[in-house]
Amino acid sequence: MAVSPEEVERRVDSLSHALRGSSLRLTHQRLEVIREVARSDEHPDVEALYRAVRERVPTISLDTVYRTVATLGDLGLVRRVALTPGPARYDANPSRHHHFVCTRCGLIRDVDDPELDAVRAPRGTASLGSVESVEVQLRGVCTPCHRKESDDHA
Amino acid sequence: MAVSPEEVERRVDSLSHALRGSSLRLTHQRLEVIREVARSDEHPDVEALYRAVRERVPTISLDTVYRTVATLGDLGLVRRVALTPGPARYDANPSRHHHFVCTRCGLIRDVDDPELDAVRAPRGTASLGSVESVEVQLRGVCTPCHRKESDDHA
DNA sequence: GTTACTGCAAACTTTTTGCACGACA
DNA sequence: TGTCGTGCAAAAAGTTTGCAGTAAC
Repeated sequence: MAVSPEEVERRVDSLSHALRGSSLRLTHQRLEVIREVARSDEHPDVEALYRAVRERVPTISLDTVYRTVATLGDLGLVRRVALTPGPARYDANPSRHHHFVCTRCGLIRDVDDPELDAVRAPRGTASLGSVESVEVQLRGVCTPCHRKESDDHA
Repeated sequence: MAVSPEEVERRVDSLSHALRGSSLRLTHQRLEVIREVARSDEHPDVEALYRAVRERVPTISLDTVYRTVATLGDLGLVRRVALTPGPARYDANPSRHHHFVCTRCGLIRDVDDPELDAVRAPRGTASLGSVESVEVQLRGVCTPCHRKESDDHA
């Protein structure tokens, strides 16, 4: 259940190198946040990372942890599990369906598709708990955002 | 793209009846929030619902909208699209994987499965935008929460 | 030596809560 | 009529930002 030491090392290396590659500084604080996020498979929130890192770097501040995960997220090195930042959004469509989410603007569109509906929980997940619903999330960049980006680069 | 009038009516009926069925009161405010959430397929946030409902019920308060969607959510009538309430959570697992999410306690566990990895975006989604990743989310109740609930009922 | 990063504090956004009044069943 | 729901206001929770000092390269 825990991430193996080798895998942790691999992740720390990979994250560190990616930072350097983007000519960002690998500070003491960033390194320890990276260690912590690499070591955990419990999808920690910022507060949990902060508590853990503070044992080794007692002077680190909560906002540095926020800034570090935001930086790692921008580089695509870590991922927010809950999709959209900002306010919670609601869906009253009672039929089974899936979602396309734009990672740029947060647009969410329903996706109806029989093949996606056919996806079932693997047997192995029964040990985690009882699965009550299966939803496929497609992440990408929506057409309007694409257009906007090519305009910006023009 | 808009929800058809018949479908809206069906949803409003269904939501209203479910409320009554739980011996909750169908107030003017609740009915209008229900109308609004049923009418939209844009996954509105609470603020957007508030703005829309206020055109018809100018005296409604933001917290009533919050309480109404929370009530509808508890009854399973509407769904938060972003999974977990509370703080954003991060994942440093770089390999393709999926998630099991407990709707009771918010536990998130990685799920590795080749069959889920094989799920592809349907062709039709190309019109929405470019799909960069496909993730399956399994929602349910984790084993510890199950145990806790049977204990509570004992 | 520069420039980017940090810590602090304050602000901002999103959501929740306590209380007294008003409205539904 | 009794109870549940509402509006108001304040607070809590989560996150972001400006600034001056500090540390990485």
